[in-house]
Amino acid sequence: MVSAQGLNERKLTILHAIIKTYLETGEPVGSRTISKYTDLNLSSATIRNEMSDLEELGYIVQPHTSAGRIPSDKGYRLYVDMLMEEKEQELNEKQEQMLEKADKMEKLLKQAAKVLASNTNYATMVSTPMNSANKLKFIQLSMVDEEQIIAVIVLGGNVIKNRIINVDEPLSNENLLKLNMLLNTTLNGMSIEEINLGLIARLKEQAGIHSEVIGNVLDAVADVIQIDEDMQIYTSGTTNIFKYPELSDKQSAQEIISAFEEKQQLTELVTQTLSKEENTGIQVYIGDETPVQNMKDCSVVTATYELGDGMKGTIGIIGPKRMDYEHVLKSMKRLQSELDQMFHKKE
Amino acid sequence: MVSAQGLNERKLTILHAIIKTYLETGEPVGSRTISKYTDLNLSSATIRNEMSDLEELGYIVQPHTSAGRIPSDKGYRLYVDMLMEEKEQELNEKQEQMLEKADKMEKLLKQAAKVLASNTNYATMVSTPMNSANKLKFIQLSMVDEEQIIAVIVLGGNVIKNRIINVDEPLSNENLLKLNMLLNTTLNGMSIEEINLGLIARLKEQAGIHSEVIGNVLDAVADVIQIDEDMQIYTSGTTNIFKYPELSDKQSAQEIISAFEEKQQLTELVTQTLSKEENTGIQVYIGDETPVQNMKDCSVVTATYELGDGMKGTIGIIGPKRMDYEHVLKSMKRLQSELDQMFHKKE
DNA sequence: GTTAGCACTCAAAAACAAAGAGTGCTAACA
DNA sequence: TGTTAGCACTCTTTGTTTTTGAGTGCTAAC
Repeated sequence: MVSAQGLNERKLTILHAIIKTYLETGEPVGSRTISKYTDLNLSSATIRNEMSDLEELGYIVQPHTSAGRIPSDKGYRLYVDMLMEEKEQELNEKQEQMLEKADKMEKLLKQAAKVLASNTNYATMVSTPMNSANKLKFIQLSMVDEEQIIAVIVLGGNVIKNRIINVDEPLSNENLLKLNMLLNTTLNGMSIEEINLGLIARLKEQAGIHSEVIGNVLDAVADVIQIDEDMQIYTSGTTNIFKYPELSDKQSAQEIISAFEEKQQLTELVTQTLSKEENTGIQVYIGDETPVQNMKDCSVVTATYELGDGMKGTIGIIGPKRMDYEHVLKSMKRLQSELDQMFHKKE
Repeated sequence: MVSAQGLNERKLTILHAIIKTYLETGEPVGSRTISKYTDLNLSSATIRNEMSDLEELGYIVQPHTSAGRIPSDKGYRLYVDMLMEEKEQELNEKQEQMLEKADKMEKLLKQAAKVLASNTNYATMVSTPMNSANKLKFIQLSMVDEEQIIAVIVLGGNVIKNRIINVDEPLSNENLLKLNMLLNTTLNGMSIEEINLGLIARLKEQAGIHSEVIGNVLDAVADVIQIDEDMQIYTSGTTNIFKYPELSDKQSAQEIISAFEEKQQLTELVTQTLSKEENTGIQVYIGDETPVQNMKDCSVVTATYELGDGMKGTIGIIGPKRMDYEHVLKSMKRLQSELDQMFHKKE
């Protein structure tokens, strides 16, 4: 958590006012605006001095001399962590859309993405639930014929997966045995997300001389285990990003949209989210903090929902850094609980 | 097929030259360019006269006075139908990507979309194969309780689908019987694509007084029958449209991209394509001809591939009207045959 | 029927001129 | 010492005018 070093009460108030104004208007905000907006009763000149300090401390930046200030990533971070007061759920629900029952989970999740997008005006994604806490129980490789190996993989809930692997030259029984040993001793009991590229590289190394053949085998195994094997990701409101000028120049739009199309990048986001479990299950990535490089000019808010049995899925909202965090977090929480209710009512 | 009314040899040559040049450059083409480009040995003044005629005939248009001419939709149509000579498959394959084998059809199709997009630089889509020739065999509605009807629908290959339908007031047995009769006599033996909105409207009308309740039932039935029930559509290269200035203004880009995200619109494209079977199975929609309203500024090229058993899928390319039709058709045909090979080798 | 020539049109680019928002700094003030 | 009024300065934004150049349509001559 970021501490507010060098920031006294007044500076905090001013920073807060700057960010809040900027979130609303999207325009750089100047000293005079703040002077009027806050009840500090300070002249614009004084505000200017404070702003100068805030800039030096890195919380705000100036697009160019003679423009107002806008929050930096650091500023946003402080805002999200400390300044923002989450709106008390307003009672007049301003008729936001709610989830409707659906017969199939697939439909429900698609709808969830849609509803969230239309309520927030940002781009959204929802992943199907995966058993991410699942442990690997057992791996067995066997030669089918001269050129094919079959890998049988058993996961925690006795979910069985298998996969044919082509090899150039047959493995000797001995090597196969060794390999089975190695895989089982190293990987057994590990959860899926613990098996990452680093570990795989190490395994390959240990596999020694046959690492070339063995490399293929491991790749295939890793591929099968990969969380994205069965996971679907539904997106909605991608084109909402065109509503925000800072994201809708060709370059950015292209990057963001292709991230949405190539689901692989979103998969990365999902795995990250699932692995870093926080108390509330909601995470905010601002700018460069994001796991998805293509979204480095955005803010990304993710949350997990649960199905019981350790089955977990991810919801995500992607928008400009100046997104309405309060509203987004509220919507997120509501969807989370709606989904919860749906799934638990069902059973 | 459009006939070339009022077009003599020379006009055709000039029109051909204009279109070809425009496809390459994307800029309005002027008389002087044509005068030099063709071997007609005519002065620009003469060309100007001919162009004036061509404009009057509707084959080309002027963005504004004192600009060159660009092809109209009618012009493109003529070009695609008559003028274009399909490049003989060049032997030096200019190393375009090929399909690789894949274990699952899903992967193969995703890859197909990707390869096509990267070979053509347009946006692409591939649908999973559907048994579109399938006939409806039987429909049975029964009351489950006061508020719910279950609809059991049997398709050709004895594929059974069912669906719960909520109604406000219970239907009498008599009405239910009538309705069952009506549905079966009208719909039986029809292929899925024959059941369109028009037919459904007519059915509702025939259902008479109860058409309100009955409307719901029919909607639900139609929904179940809808081809898109199980169909998946994979897209790729959506962001390629940013490469073409005429499509990459916010407005157009947004429309096109949301059509790609809301798969429903693409589904419409697929059903259209499957229903209008041409000899080669390749269709070109130019501008307003497209079944998808959002793509009215694009050209859309679709093709079908077969799996045997009447299972058919659709491939589509979406790009600017000035797309390289020759290349696109070539790529399309190649992919078609590659897919054919894949699927038939497999079995 | 073809073409040279020329006046005319219009979009796009370039150049220029305010206008306005906002800053930093200085000097005065409480 | 902190606050503020005042002012010169900086840059973007916006609008205006000018210039340029591609391309046309028309006329008159070949």
